[in-house]
This record gives sequence, C-alpha cells and structure tokens, in this order.
Amino acid sequence: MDEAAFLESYDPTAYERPSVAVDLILMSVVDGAPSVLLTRRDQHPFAGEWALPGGFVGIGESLDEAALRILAAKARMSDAYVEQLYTFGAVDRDPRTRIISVAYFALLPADRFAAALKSAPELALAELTVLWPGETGGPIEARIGDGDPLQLAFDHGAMLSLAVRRLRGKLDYSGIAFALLPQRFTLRALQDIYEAILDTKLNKPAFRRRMLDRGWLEATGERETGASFRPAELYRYRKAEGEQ
Amino acid sequence: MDEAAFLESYDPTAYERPSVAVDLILMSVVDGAPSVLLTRRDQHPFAGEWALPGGFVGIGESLDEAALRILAAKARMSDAYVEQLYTFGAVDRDPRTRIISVAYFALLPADRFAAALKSAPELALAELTVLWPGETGGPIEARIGDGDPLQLAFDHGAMLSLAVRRLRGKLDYSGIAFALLPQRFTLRALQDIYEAILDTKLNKPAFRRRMLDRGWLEATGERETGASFRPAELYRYRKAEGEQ
DNA sequence: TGACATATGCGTATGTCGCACATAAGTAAA
DNA sequence: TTTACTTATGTGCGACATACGCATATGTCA
Repeated sequence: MDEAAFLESYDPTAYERPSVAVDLILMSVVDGAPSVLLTRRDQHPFAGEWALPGGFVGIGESLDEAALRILAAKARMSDAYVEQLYTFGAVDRDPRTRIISVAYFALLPADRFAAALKSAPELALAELTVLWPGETGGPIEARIGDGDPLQLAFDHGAMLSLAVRRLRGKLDYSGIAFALLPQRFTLRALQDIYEAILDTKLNKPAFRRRMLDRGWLEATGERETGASFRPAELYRYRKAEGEQ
Repeated sequence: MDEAAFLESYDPTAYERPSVAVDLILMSVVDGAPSVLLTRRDQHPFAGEWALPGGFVGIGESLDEAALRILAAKARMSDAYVEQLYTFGAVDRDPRTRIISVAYFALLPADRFAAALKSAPELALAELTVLWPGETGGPIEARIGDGDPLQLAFDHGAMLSLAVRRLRGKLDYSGIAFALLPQRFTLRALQDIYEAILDTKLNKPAFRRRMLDRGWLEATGERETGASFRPAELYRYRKAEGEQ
C-alpha cells in the first residue's frame, strides 16, 4: 500500500477525540498594576463566574490562527504580541466533556488595552495581585476595582498564574517589556513596567545603565511633553537580532 | 436550565475536531554528546523516515498521563524527568488528517538511556549537532553513528530544536542537569553535562565554585572508585525549595 | 529664581574568571 | 616495603567586569 492509498483508507473517526480550545490571557500594565481582561460567563458551566476569553479551534485553522481570531473577535484587536503559554489537559478540567485548552497570552500597551475594553463591553479589567516573590509560582488574585478576589472558572486561575511566571521570567531576558509600551516611551515608563511586573523597587541610575548598555534602545531626540519639569527623552525599541 | 440539564444536552460531536497526540523527546548526554531516541516509521505517512516516539491522547487520560504512558510503552521506562515543551498545531503538519501534537521532553541519565535502548529494539540512538550558539535557535542535525544527518518526519525536527533551546535556557537556572546524572555524581561529571549541552568549554575552578555556592549539592563523603588517580568526591542533588 | 524629575560621575561591593599551586590516590620501579 | 611519578581533584589569590547607590549636575516649566 503506497502513501496515497493509505491516506485514503485512514479513518480519523475511529477513536473518540477530545475537543481543543484556545484561551487568551490579555495582559497589560495599567496604572502600575499588572492587569487582565476577563469575561463573565453567561452559559454553563460556571455561569456567573469569571473566565478568560477563549474559543474552540476550528478544523481548518492552526493554533496560532485560532488565538489571533479570538483576539480579534473578543478584543477587537489585531497586531499584538502573542505567545503560546502552555497546554492544559486534565481530564476533568471542563465538566461538559473532554476539552484540552492551549493557553496563549497577549501583551498590549495600556492605551490599546483601554481601547479594547471600551469597544468590547463584555470584557472587564481585573488587577492582579501576585502573592509570591520572583518566579516561585503559586496562586494569584484577580479583582475588579477594589472588590474581593474573583472566583475564576475552569483552571483559568492556574493559567493566569503561569502567565505571570512566564512574564517575570522573560522580562529581563527578552524584549517582552516593550510590547507593553507605546512605540516611543521614556526610560521612566520602562522602569514602571519592570517594577509593576516584578513587584519590586529598582534603582533608577542602575536601571538606566543596564537598559542603555543592552543596545536595544534608540534615542529619538524627541522629548516628553506636558510635564511641568524637565521632560524625559523618548526612546524607541530596536529589535535585537534573532528576535521576532 | 440548570447546570446539570445543560451538561446533559451538550453535544460534543457538533463540530469536527482535530486529533490530539503526544510526541516524546527522550534525551540524554551520551559520551559527551546530547542524544535522542528515535523510531523508524514503518507506516504511512513518512514511512522509512525517522520520528519521535508518540501516540494519541486517550479520551480518559490527561496529557501528562499520555506522555508517561508512551514513555513506559516505548522506552520501558517510568520515573524520569518529564516536562511539557510546546504544542504544535499547524493545519498541514500531518498529511493524514488534522492532528495537534503536544511535545514533551524526558531527561534520562546515560545508563538508563542505554537500558531503554537495549530493551526497546525499535528505538535508535541519534546524536545531535546543534548548529547555533547559545539560545539563538535554528535547525539542528541528528545522526546515527557517523552517518549523514537524518531526515525527520512531520515537524519533529522543529520539536528537537525547541527542546535543545529549552534545555539550554533552563540548564543553569534550574536543577534540570541533575536529571541527566545518576543519583551520586562527581563535579566533573556535572561539568561534562553542562559542556555537552551548552557546547562550550568551562573553567573548572569557576564552575566548581558556582555550583557549590548555589547550595544544591550535598557532599556524600564517598569517593569515586576505579580511577588510577585521585578519586573525586561524590555529590548528591538536594532539591531547592519550590522545585519539584 | 525655585521646584522637580531627568540624567551623569564616581567610589564601592559583589561575583566571576583563570592561572598557579597544593593534595591525594594508584602505579610502578628501586 | 619504600619512594618517586603520574594524573586529575580541589584551593588560594589577584585581576577583571558588572552592578549598586549615593551625590551631583542638567534642563524645563512656573
């Protein structure tokens, strides 16, 4: 039997198969706090609880395409930094039936995050409180305004937690922080991102040196406007070689 | 409609769904070279080419369970360091039908690697040649003995490449190197692992200090035997807190 | 001219590097 | 049985690079 004949006779329905979904962790740093966008579920299961936006993977689209489609549909948003995080496959993670979920996270600058929030009324902004230092890992809390910590549907709490861990791990290593900033930004704004995500105070001169020595930043010559004091220089991110 | 009623009426067969598979990257360091175990495919597609051992995910098992089952079945092996790597979901990655594959990698000490190889005759040992420095990423070559680079089925070449990248990235950061060593080992053996995976020469005294200062190593008081010169002290890995 | 945040200079601490040397066991010759 | 030799492990120490943090200079607006 040659390959073509084999393909013809292959029966993809022979075994019972799980469904595959994508869940999106839409993150930003808003007013110095790491934040995500959540939806309130109106359907079973977990009706009334908060969940990550997500959807099933179509038979004709790749995982990445599914993530971008959901990003566009739920957050009216294309062109963001999107990265696959982890695949969650516990048997009972969804009470309906067997659903494997591939978690992606997307990073947005605060202004585009606010725009997504405004144009998608079913989304709510939740601030994250990380209860562990460094990359230890562990549970985190999400709350809307100054309310109580939210109860998250499915294993979405674990997804959030892992996203923060990954973010902390890659922050100083890759250019991921710049996905959270507008195209032109001050060193102070960059430091604010670092401090929000790592939940630490950083020394300003030392931070400045480290960033400039890295060679990723390009001075634009332009300066901040609107400040009642010395305006800071605006920088631009110049991708390192080998970076996407 | 309450939740129970909803669950009863949910129809999981409503949409066409992809199949989900797990592929295993069984790695070790053998004679100073990073190596993997491959199988020669005897079925279509890609019959005659080399592939990673893998299998479909059962409807009643989690992804991790599937990975361990395949590890036990193909390599006669349980109790190894196993970690999920990435999920590959391109539409055309398998010509049969839509198959999403979750790649896992497993790390084994050289002696147990050899045992797996002996007890599983369909597996072959392939040495890896990494063509890029550091964590740049890019293609890698796998060859059996001193033959030509193998042609790998599906996107298994990309899986291998990503596994090496992850391994390099986590090596100095986590206790992952100890999964490639027997329970008791010399500092020299540990350094050999580092040099094989990073493909660099390391300074011995500096390496020694770094490792001991890290607090992960526990001297056993025992010494290597069989050497015709000063025997090295045997150390044991003491897991850091927060590490699995 | 004062207020304020950005930006820089400089001494210090910390950690790593790498060479040189001391140490220990086994081997072989005296 | 003693002694010297071989070889790789293990340590001492100075050089170097990097990062830290304080103090100070700079620049713009009110």
